[in-house]
Amino acid sequence: MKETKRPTRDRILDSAERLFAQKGFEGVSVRQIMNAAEADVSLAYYHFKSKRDLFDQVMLRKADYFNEIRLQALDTVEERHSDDEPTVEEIIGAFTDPLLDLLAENHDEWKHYFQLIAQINNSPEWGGELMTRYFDPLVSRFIDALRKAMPNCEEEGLYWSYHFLSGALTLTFAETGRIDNLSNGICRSTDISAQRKRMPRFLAAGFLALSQRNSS
Amino acid sequence: MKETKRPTRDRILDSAERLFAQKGFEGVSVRQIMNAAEADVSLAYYHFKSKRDLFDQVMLRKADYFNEIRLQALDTVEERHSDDEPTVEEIIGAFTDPLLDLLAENHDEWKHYFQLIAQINNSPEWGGELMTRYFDPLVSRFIDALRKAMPNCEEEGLYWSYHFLSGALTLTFAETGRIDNLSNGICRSTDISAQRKRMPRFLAAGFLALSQRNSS
DNA sequence: ATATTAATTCAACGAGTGTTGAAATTCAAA
DNA sequence: TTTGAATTTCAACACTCGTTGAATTAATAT
Repeated sequence: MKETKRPTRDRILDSAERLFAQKGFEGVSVRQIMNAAEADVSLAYYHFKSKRDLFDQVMLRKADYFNEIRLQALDTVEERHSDDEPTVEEIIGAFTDPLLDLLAENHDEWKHYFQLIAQINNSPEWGGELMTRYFDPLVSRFIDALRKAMPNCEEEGLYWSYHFLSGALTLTFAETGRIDNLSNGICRSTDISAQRKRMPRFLAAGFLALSQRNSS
Repeated sequence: MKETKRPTRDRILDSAERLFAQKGFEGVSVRQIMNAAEADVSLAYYHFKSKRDLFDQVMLRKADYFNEIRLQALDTVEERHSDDEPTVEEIIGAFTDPLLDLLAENHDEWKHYFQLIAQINNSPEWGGELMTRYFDPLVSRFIDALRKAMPNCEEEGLYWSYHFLSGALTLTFAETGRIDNLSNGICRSTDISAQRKRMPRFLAAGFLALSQRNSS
C-alpha cells in the first residue's frame, strides 16, 4: 500500500488557495505558500509565471465547476417546467443551492475558495474585473431566466436585485463568525444548511418586491 | 487669505484610509501612506504606535459617527410611531438610508471608508472581530426594533435576515463596478440613489418572507 | 529671551520581498 | 544503458518591509 504523493503543482495551488483566502493576495508571501506546500521557493516560478499568475490559476481552477453545477441546476429547473414558468425562488435556488450544498458537504475542500470569492467580490480593486471575467456569463443566463419569470420587472431593478443577492451570498461565503457574536451563538457562520433553507426565500421576496413597478 | 494646512495626523489618517481601502492592510506600506500624506516615514510612528494602530485609528475615527446618525434615524422613526408600530421597511431604512445619504452627498470624503468597511465585513480574518466591536451594539438595537415589528418571527430567521442585509449593504459600499459590466451600463456602482430607492424595499420583503414561520 | 515641550528630519537596523540562473537530481523514452 | 527532458535544489540579486534612536527644528509658556 504505497502512499502516492499529491503532485507538486496541486499542492502549491492548495496552499495558495488557503493562504490567499485567509490573508489576501498581498498578505501572503510566495515563501509562506511554498513552505506550506513543502516545496522549494523557486518551484513556484517553475510551475507558474509569477505570484499573480499563481493567484489567477487558483481562481481559474474551480471557477468552471462553479459555473457548471449552477448551469446544470438551472437546466433541470427549466426542464421541469416545460410548459409553465419556473418560480423566482426556484431560479434563485438553482443559483445558490448548488454552491451551498458543495460547501456544506465538502467543507474542508471548498471553504477557502469560497472565502476567496467573498473577498474578491467586495474588493474595490479587483471585484469588478475578476467577478465579471469568471462568473458574469453564467449570471447573465440567470438574469434572463429571472426576466422571463418577472416580465413586468424593470431592467434596472432586476440588476440591482442581483447585486443585493450577490452581496448576501458572498457574505455567507466569508464565514467570518460575526453572526455568532451578534446572535450570542443562536446562529453560526458555518451552519450552511440554516442559510440554504432561508436564502432563496429571502431573496425571492426581495426580487418580487422590486418587480412591482413603483407601488410606493 | 492664508491657506491653513491640514494637521499632519489627519493627513496621515486620510491617506491611510484611502490606501487601506484600495489595497488592503497588507497591500500598502507605511512608506506609501506617508508619501501620499507628504510627511516623513517616521512621523507615522510619532503619531501612532504601529501600522496596525494606525489602521485601528482609521476605523475608529468614523465609526462613532456611523452609529450616531443611524441611532438618530431610528429614534426619529420610533418617535413618529408613538402609538403604533413602525413598519419593517421604515426600520431598515433608518439603518441603511443615513449611510447611503452620507455616501451620495459627500462622496469624496466618505467613499474610501465605506470601501474599507466592505472589505472588513467580508474578511475571514477580521470580519468577525472588527465588525462586532465597532457596530454590533447598534445593530442589536435595530434587531430589537425589528423583533417588535415582527413578533412572530423566529429568532434564528431574524439574525440570518440581518446577515443577508449586511452582505447586500456592504457590497454596495465596495463600488467595484461589476454591476456596470454586468448590466452593460444600465446600472452604475456609484449610483447610490438608485440603490437607496430600492434597498429597503428589497430587504424588508426578505425579512417579512422569513418572519412567516415555515410556510413551505 | 529662555526653558520646555511638540513636531519633524535623517540615517539606519535586520528581516523579508518577488524573482532568477545555474547546477543537481529524477524520470521516461530509445 | 544511454539520452534528453522534466523536475527540484541552492544561492543569490536588488529592493522593500516595519520600526527605531538620535539629532534638529518649530511652537509654546514663563
